[in-house]
Amino acid sequence: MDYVNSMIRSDQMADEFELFPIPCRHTIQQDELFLIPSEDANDLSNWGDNRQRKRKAARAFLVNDVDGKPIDNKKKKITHRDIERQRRQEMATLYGALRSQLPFEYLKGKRSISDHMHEAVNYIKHLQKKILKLSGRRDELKRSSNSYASSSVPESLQDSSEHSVKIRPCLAGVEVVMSTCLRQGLNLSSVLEVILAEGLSVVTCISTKVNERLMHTIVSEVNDGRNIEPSELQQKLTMLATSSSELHLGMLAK
Amino acid sequence: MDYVNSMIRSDQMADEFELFPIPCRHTIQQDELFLIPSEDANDLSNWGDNRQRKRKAARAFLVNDVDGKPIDNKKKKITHRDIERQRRQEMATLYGALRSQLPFEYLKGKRSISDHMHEAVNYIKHLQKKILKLSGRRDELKRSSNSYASSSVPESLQDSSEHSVKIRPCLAGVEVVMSTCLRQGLNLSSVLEVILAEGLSVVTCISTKVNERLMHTIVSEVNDGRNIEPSELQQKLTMLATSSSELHLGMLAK
DNA sequence: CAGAGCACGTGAGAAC
DNA sequence: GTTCTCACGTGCTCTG
Repeated sequence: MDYVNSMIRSDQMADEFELFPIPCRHTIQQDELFLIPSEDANDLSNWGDNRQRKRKAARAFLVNDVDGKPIDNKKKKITHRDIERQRRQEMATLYGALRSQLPFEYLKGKRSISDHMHEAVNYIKHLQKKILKLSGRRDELKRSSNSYASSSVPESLQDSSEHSVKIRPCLAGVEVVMSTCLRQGLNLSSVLEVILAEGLSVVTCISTKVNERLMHTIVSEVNDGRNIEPSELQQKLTMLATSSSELHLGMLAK
Repeated sequence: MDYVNSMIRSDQMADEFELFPIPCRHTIQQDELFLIPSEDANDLSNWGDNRQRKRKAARAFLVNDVDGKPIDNKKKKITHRDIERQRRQEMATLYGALRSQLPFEYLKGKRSISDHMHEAVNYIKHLQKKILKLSGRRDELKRSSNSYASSSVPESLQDSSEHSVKIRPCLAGVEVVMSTCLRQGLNLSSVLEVILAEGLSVVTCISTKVNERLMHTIVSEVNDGRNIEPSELQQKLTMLATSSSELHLGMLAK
């Protein structure tokens, strides 16, 4: 709302006043050597090699007490000042660009650039965490969604012949996994009828279409004390899948 | 490698030299008013209201030509200088923190702070894109894994009473959606038996567990030319769900 | 050498 | 009033 950033000051100094002689203040100060013990010199940075800058002692620069070459020195100063202004402006636009990427909650009430940068760091960390979480979730979903098709079902079922019937005993019954071609006229009803006729009860039955094949996964359990012969059921279901669709009527009549 | 950033200069000026009188340079300069036409004043920022700062004309400040109170003015200056130094240092650590979040490819060969900030913006954009892509992929996987349970089932089924049976005519038969409580002893076999007994054939049957309820979605189609009365089937299935599990034997004997 | 980048101190508004 | 924040010009260092 009331952000006033990266704007050109209206009280900008005129170029003409830069032509005045340099005051003696800095020439006095730069004779002094003062060392701050560098107590907290950016321990966050894992990049900067903390070698100390050595001070060049009393660098020779062209003073203007003799009128030898004051002019090009002044020109340099002016261009330097201009370059620096430009650089500052670029930094300001970069601050704005960085801030424009942050969501509202991150810069709510934060005015200063330092706050924005702090929040930018937090935001990046948040995004990274989110990506990590999403990636994990995607892998998990991938794994669980085709666990039947690609992991627990043998590879031979994927691109094998027209049909396939697998029967595996589970808790108190059997698990039937059938893979049939889509164009094959196998009706699920006939399969269920066979299973029911065996004295089994269907607990769950999931039909999914996976790459132009139909996968039926049927979990059944034994109702009465009857003994189930898996191989017999396997044979019946295989016959059912192999034969044409009108055969199953005869199967039922068994 | 050769980053030299955010370090305390060894040629720091001594505090004593700050007690000298202020040179007249700045007081001369600040009389001039210079306006830059603000050609590209941060058009990236969608926040800053670009109102121009108005210059306060020749602010009264306590000069020290009279020895009235030069001391606290100097103290203020010193504290101001100190505060500013601290602020600069904080900014430097923030630059470092921001840079430390960027992966290596983003700051390869980039030395200046401007480049780091530019790359930070790019990195944030990249992360956002990645999150968008990952979210889309997750939703897609979610939808394909339980499309029946969460999207196409009416909301009323989600948190209703003990059970619910919905029958809707579809292509050449009916679609049955049943929602039963987990602790209710409804056996899917009995439902299938009723449907088969109606002369319907089961095309697909999907059972999923959604928040402690069991959802059965059964798509059936008519085999022979028999006419199916949905309301009758609805009544039978509702009775089946309502009654105890031993009732369905009687239903079958119909 | 020239040019780029950075830290410094300082004045001036803005916000509290 | 105080306190914070920003932009300014400038000197210095580093790199190519």
